[in-house]
Order: sequence, then C-alpha cells, then structure tokens
Amino acid sequence: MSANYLDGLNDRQREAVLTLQGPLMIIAGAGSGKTKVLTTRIAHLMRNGVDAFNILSLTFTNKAAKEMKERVEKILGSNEARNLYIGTFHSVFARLLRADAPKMGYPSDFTIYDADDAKSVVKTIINELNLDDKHYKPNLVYNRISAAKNSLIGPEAYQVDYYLQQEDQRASRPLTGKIYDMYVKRCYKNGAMDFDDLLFKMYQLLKGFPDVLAKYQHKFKYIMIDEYQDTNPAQYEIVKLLGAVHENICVVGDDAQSIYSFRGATIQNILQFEKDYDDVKVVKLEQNYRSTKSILHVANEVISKNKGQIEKNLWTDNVEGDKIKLVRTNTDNEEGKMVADSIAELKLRNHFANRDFCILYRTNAQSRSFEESLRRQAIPYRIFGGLSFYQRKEIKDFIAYLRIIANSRDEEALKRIINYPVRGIGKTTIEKVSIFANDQNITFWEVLERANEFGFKGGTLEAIANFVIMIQSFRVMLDKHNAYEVAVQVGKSTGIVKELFNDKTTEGLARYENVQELLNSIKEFTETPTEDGELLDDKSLGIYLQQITLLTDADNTNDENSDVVKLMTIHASKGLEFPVVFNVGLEEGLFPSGLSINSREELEEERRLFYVAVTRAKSRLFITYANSRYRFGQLQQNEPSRFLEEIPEKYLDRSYAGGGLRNSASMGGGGGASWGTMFDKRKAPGAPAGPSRPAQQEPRPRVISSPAATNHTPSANFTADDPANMEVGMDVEHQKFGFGKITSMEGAPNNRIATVMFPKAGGEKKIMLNYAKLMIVRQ
DNA sequence: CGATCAGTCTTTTTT
DNA sequence: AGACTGATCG
Repeated sequence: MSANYLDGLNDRQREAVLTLQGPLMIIAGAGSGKTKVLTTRIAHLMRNGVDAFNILSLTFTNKAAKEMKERVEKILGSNEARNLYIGTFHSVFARLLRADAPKMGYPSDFTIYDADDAKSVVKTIINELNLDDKHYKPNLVYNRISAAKNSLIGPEAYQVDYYLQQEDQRASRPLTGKIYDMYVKRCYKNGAMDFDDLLFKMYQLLKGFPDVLAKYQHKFKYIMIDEYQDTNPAQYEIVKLLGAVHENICVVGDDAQSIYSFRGATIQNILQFEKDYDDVKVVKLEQNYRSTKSILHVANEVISKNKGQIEKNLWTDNVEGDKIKLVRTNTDNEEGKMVADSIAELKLRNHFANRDFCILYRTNAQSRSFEESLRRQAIPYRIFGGLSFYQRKEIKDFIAYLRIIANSRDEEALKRIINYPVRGIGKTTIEKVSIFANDQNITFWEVLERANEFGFKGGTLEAIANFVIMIQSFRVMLDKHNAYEVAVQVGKSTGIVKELFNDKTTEGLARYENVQELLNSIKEFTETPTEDGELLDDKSLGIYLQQITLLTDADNTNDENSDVVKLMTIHASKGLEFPVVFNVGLEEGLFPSGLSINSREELEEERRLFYVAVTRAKSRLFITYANSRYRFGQLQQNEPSRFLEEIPEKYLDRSYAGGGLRNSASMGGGGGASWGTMFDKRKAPGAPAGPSRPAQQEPRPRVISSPAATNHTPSANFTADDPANMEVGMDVEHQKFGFGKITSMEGAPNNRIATVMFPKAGGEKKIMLNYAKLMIVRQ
C-alpha cells in the first residue's frame, strides 16, 4: 500500500516518476539510474489505477524489456506486469501486425526476413534484371532501400523523388528505385516482411485503417520510449500517431549517447521533442551513480567537444578513483597481450572475477588478437554480438525447414533447403523453377507441387515429388502436434541430425550440439504460455519463428552466472556497465572510423561513441592503441586517435606498462630489434611449447576455427619487421619470395617502397613495405 | 551434379 | 586475413 518504492529516489528521479500526465522528456545522463526511473514510473502508474494493458513501453533491446518487466513485478509484488506491452519497437509491432496483417494482404504468421534474407532477395532481383552485381552491390542497394523505409518513403515515392534519383544517378545506379519496387513486391509475394517493414507496415496500417488507429490510440493510454535519441523517422511518426489522443508520452534518452544514425536514427527526434507537443515537461537526471570522478571527468571533457547538445552537467558523489590508464603498444598482437596480462594481474592482485572485465572495440574484426591472448592466458571469455545463435548456418538451415512448413510462400527458406541435404535438385532445376514461378506469377512452391505440368522428368521429377511429399507431411503433422514434435520429425526425416551426428570433427560436434540446443529452445517455447495467455497450438510455429528472428546475441545469452570476460563492440555495450573496461584500438582511421571523418555530424557521432565507451566503466578504465595493426591483410601504421588529444593530461596515467609480467610496450621509435613479445608468439612448430592449447574449460566460445593458426613460414622464427627500420643493403626474408637483398628505397617515409633482389624468386621486385611482410635477416 | 581449388573482393556500427 | 565466386575435374 505505501509507496515506499519512491524512497530510494533522488529529487529529480522522483519528479520524473511522479509526473504521470502529459508529455514528459527525461534526459538521463549515463549511469543516472534511468532504468530505475522507468520501472518505478510504470509501477507508480499501475499503483495509481492504470491497467497494465494500457501501458506501452518501447525499449531498445529485448533484454532491456525483460529486465524492466521483472523489476516492475518486483516493485509491485504481483505478476500484473506480464500484461504490459513492453518490448522493442520491432517485436511489439510484429505482435500487433500479426493481428491485422491480413488487412494488408499478408498472412498473420508472415515470415520475418532478417538482413541476410533481405539481401538475398535483393541479389536475386538484381540478377533477374540482368544487372551486374558488382556495380549494383546487393549490400549497398539494400542499405538504400532500408534507409528509404526508415524514412517512410515507399517505392513509388522513391522513384519520383528528385533528390534520391539524382543520388542514384551520381552513383550510376539509376535502377535502384526499380529494384526497390520489385523487392517490395517479391517480399509481399513471399508473405514476408523485413525488419524495416515491421515499422513501415505498422505505419501504413495505422494510416490506412482509422479503426485500427483508434483502437490502439484508445488502448495505449500511456506510452514510454527508452533510448529516444536512437529512434528513426518511422518510429517517430508511429509514436506520434499512437499518442495523439492522450498525449501521455514519456521519452527517455540522452542526446550524448546517440550512436545509431547509420540505422536511420536521427538525433533531431530528441532535440526537438519540446517543440512537438505543448507543455512538455523536461526532467534532467544528472547525478551519476556508476563511475568514479576520474572516469566522469574524462567523459565530460570528451563530450564537451561536440556542438549543439542539450545542456547538462553530469556529476557524481563517488570516489575520485584511479587515473585513466593510457597504454600504447607496437602492434595489435601486443595490444591483445597487454590486455590479457593486465586482466590476469588484476584478478590476482585485486581479486576481480572474469565477469568484471569488458573489452570494447569499434569493429568486430578487432576481437581476434584479444581472443588469442586470452586463450593463451587460459582466461575464459565470450564474444557478444556478431552472429547470433540463430544466424549460424546449421541453425538457419534447420529453421528454413520450419519456415517453409509454416509459410509455403517463403521462397528464401525454400531455396535454402531444397537441396540440403543433397537430394538431386540442382542449380539448373532451381533456375527453371524460378523462371516458371516468375512467368506464371505463382509461388516457387506451387511450381514444385505441379512439377509434372512444367515438364520436369525422370530423376529430377522424382526428387521434387519426394521433397514436396515430405514437406506436406510435416504440415499435416502440425495439425495434431506442436512445434517441437514437428521439429524433431524434421530432424529425423531429412537426415540432418544423423548427418551432423556422424560428423566427428570439432566443428561437426559443435554443429550437432547447436541443433540440439535449437530443439531444446523450441521445446521450451512450446511449453511456456505466452504473456497474454494466447493459445499456442497451431499458430505456435509461426510465432516462434517471428520471435527468434528478432533476437540478438546479447539478448538470449546473457546469463549473469557465467564468469567470463566479455568482448563486444561499443554499440553492443550500450546500457551495460562493468567494473573494469578496456577501450581498445584508439587510432585514427579505426576510431574514429576512416569512413566517418568527412563531416562534422559523423565525427561527432564517433565522439559520442567514445563517450559511451568511457561511461561503461565503473571503477577502472584502460585506453589502448597500437602503432601498427593488420587490417584486411595489410600492415597499417596508425596515428593515435584525435580523441586522445581531447583528454587533459592530468587525468591520464601513461606509465602503466601492462600486466607487470613483462614490459610489452617498449616505446617504438629508433633502435632496431626490440619487441619483447617477438619470440613467444611463434614457438616453432616443433618446439616443446608450454600450454600450446589451453583453455579447455572455456565456456564454449562460438564455433571458431583454428586455435593456433600457425603460418607455414619459411623460417620458423619469421617475423615482419617494422618498415621504418629497413635500409638499403639489408638482407631480408619475404614469406613467399624467400631471401633477398634491398637494392634501393623510395617513397614517402610513411609509405616506403623497397626494391629487393630475390635470387630464387625471379630477381628484383618492388615491395611496398607497409603491405608486404619482410623480416630483417642481417643489417 | 557436386566437390575442390585458385583467384577476387572486401574495408563500421545492428533491430 | 578471410569470405565469396567462378572454373575445373571426378
């Protein structure tokens, strides 16, 4: 009865929680207790008589939604919270669309295409138009389509939009609009929506069907939106429509943490919220409960370099804490080693657990050197992001069967498994089916069903017929059996499970286990009733498929009890916090990304990203960068990131050498051979080697290949030397060309080109030192 | 038809 | 360096 859940709030937080009516904007600085405010506010609404069914709460990740629901339940001490409409934009809209999709000609259990499926459709269309897919890159075209949808521009509008047409002309891809048009029609024919459709179609539904709009306007009397700074125009318009009647809209966000513009998000949504409604109340949460003063100082300094922010002053009562440790290494591998050594040492000296550490990088590709070094130290780790469980090949293959069972129009799924496992339906046949389907304007599946009418004969016809019968038998089964039982049957009938079981390689074993895990997850799903008690029987398969498509890696694998070091991109770390954070790869071209330094807007977004990275840390923060690293197979020399210059020297500790076990960062510069790590990396293949393959107890990292990818090098101790040290007259070794002598040298200091005489490899060759790997044999 | 191999191309972040 | 594609051979 008593509202003692209000007791733990500070004044600002309480004000936000108590403001229930009218438009409200909460500017929530990093670590300011945003989730607490959101959940308490929902609880407070419910305590004040608002029915959970009338509250819509949109979050950025599924995990955040789940967490909020649990916390509301805890505050209220009841399970009423299960009736809240809470989830990501995409998952909530998918659920709403299920009810009304037929109004727009889609099946209610429409398939949701993930980015891979969507790109595949785009590619098919590009090929059908006989366009060169090297000019019309499916990726680029798809991104363009995606951006259009997120701005609510349909194919018709796209093709008459002067500005967009100009852009496509300039990129010499004038037919992009045409592809867009065909893409939309093809998805429709396939009974499928892509990620962006979940927003676009939702908008069209509300716009095109006033009764539906009225229904939801009435239903959602209170709307809350988290991470508002990362919403796009489509989301903005939908929210505006839904909230138009009651105007009880509460948005929460932090303009300083807007990092998703590449996905169509626009920071303008939050900057202009005050102008969108009359009498907007603004509450700023400025007290940070997460980080030390040192960390917060750095964060504030960094973000102050951006222009046009909502004014705020983030402060904390926490201790001063250690200075930020700034560490420079020679190479990316040394960076990895330094981080792993430091983790080992901190565990030893300060009794940190593995789970207290997080390594944050700008791009997924950077994980490699950390994986290697952590393995060498036998420190268990887990990579978040990248492929989600459901995007692994073996899982996607299996799921493709379920998809085609649930929706016979799903051409992408069909093409994926029509010949997996091999059953004699090859490329030529698929091509033919495709052409018939397009000509007759029927689905791929229908052509298969009526294969004899289209002139297929002999073995091919038989193979098709058997396939069709098998899929039909699964569909029949679905009437009396749940999704799990059908899935098990699929595994049996197709022979997939058996095939994987018989593959005794490490990868094969992992794949087999993954499929078993998939079956378990289906079982769990079929045995758990939905939130609003929806009956699951016949529809369950379609709903299951829709849900898993919207899951990300970070959503489902976040078991707090596993004690592992976490690795992820900064984007993926949004909303999380860790006692010790390593922010790595602070180099020009990498962070800020070389693709984002050409406009003020892009650069500022990179800076916000850095701000996000810094504010993830609770007590200790390391920032690292390397003089050189391999990128796309080439050795690159990098300048330190410009962001580092923006941090006042007084907040930095540059003396940290890394782990204390060995000084891995012998300050580059002059002197020839240095590099403490030069030798331990490549224990010659035959050498007795210590823990050559540690970490058996690893928490099953994703299926990664080759633990110790040893290059088959001419010399056992081959090491690429720093180009800066090379001079005319030196004897050198090249991985491919063998031994040679440098006869002359040219080019700019940072891009030197050596002419090398290789007696055994056809004489003189010009070698770009930044790219090729040369080792100095004799100076 | 399908598996293997060499040659080509990429080059940010993700619901 | 790694993924992907196209060509070649069984």
